Amino acid sequence: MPVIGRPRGFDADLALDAAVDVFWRRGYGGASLSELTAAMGINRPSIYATYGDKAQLFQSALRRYVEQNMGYVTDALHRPTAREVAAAFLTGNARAVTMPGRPAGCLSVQAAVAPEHSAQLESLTQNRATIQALFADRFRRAIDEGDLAGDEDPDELAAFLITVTSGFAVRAADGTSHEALLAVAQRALASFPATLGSASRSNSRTTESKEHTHA
Amino acid sequence: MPVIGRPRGFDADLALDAAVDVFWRRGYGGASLSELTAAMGINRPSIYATYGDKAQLFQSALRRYVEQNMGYVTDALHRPTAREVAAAFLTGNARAVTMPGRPAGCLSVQAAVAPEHSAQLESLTQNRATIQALFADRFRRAIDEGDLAGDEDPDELAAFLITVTSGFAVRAADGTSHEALLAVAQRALASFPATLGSASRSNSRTTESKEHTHA
DNA sequence: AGTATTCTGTACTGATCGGTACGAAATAGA
DNA sequence: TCTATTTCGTACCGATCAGTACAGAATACT
Repeated sequence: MPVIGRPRGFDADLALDAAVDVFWRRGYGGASLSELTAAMGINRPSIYATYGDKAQLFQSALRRYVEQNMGYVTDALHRPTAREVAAAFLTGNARAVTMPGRPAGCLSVQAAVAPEHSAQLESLTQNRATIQALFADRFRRAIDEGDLAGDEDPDELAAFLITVTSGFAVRAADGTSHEALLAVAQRALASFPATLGSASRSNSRTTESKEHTHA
Repeated sequence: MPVIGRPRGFDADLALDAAVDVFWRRGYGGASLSELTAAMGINRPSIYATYGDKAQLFQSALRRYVEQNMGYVTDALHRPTAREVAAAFLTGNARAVTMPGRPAGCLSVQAAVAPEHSAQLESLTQNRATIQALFADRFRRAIDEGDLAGDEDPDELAAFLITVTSGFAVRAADGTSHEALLAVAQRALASFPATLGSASRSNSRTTESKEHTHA
């Protein structure tokens, strides 16, 4: 790496975090270079030298956002049963989109609205499609492992979860509280297939009333 | 009305429809005056003389959008039971956000992303809050009328539906098909309380398998 | 010290943004 | 035909946009 020449006067990852925050709040088109430079604490040519143009900066910011703020996805995927995967994903997302001290909502959803540059929309859509595929694969494995009924459609279950969490992002940006989203998560979970095989229901269920009987 | 002076050379409602289309696809910030004038077939001063500035034009477009493209909301509210209200709302929204020949998604969601002007975000949020309140009131009536269990929370049920349809808007903008959204709608409906009182289940249910037993 | 190399800060570029001034065009009433 | 009134079209306004040229500053190597 470059050891000769004037050393960089800022932390590239820290500045990228600031850019994440701006894109998160404003979206891609709504984030101006002036606002980005102000938030990142560096001036314009430093951005272009370090990250490339605005589109490349956004891609880097999106990657970092996923790393830093979507850990709940892989956490959820590692739960032992399909139902616990779904529960962890829904509650984890509800928490992530209403984190105090961070912008409400989800960068991936906020930025996907004004698709002036189709390249950005493309990567965002693909990002969500990838996550959906991860859950679909996880549910296929659950069927193999026997904790999910074989007549369930893994793709449809994954689509259901992604749709609900996409809704969470919109609602959170609207100002909906964490508690309200959790209540919705519990109701959504009520329509998720029950866990098979374990006589003792090992799910970490927090609601009391409604039970779903699966044929 | 003004009968004297040069007559207007365009249909104000037709031009507004074109503006709706642009805002629908691009959002508020993403819709430039140049694109609006091109789509509406009129030039800039005519817009300002007829509708006011960009913010006022957007408000008019939003109002017309609700009138022209959200009829399924009032349709749903008039269904006889809470469950049919929910079913009609979900399927009606799934249809509306994937209408062929129209932009995918929902103007109200598309435009809510880059809140550079908080006034626009305000009206959009309030728009959705109003709809949510309408459904909550409808569910309160359903409890009074006896087709919805008294221990259900009308506000929470309304929040659930709004969250799912918000998700529909995002997913449709992502390119998700009408059929995929309908499948999600059916699953969401599975977590909706069953209709009370009517021995013969009068719901227009199209799925076959899952049934929800309410305590 | 001198040079090569890299980064920083200012100041700029052309393009586009929302919004408007102003004169020509088109109507109604006189 | 003349005047009052309204709309239309062009051509512009200052502000902001993303992106960059260029000179000075800071380091390493010789």
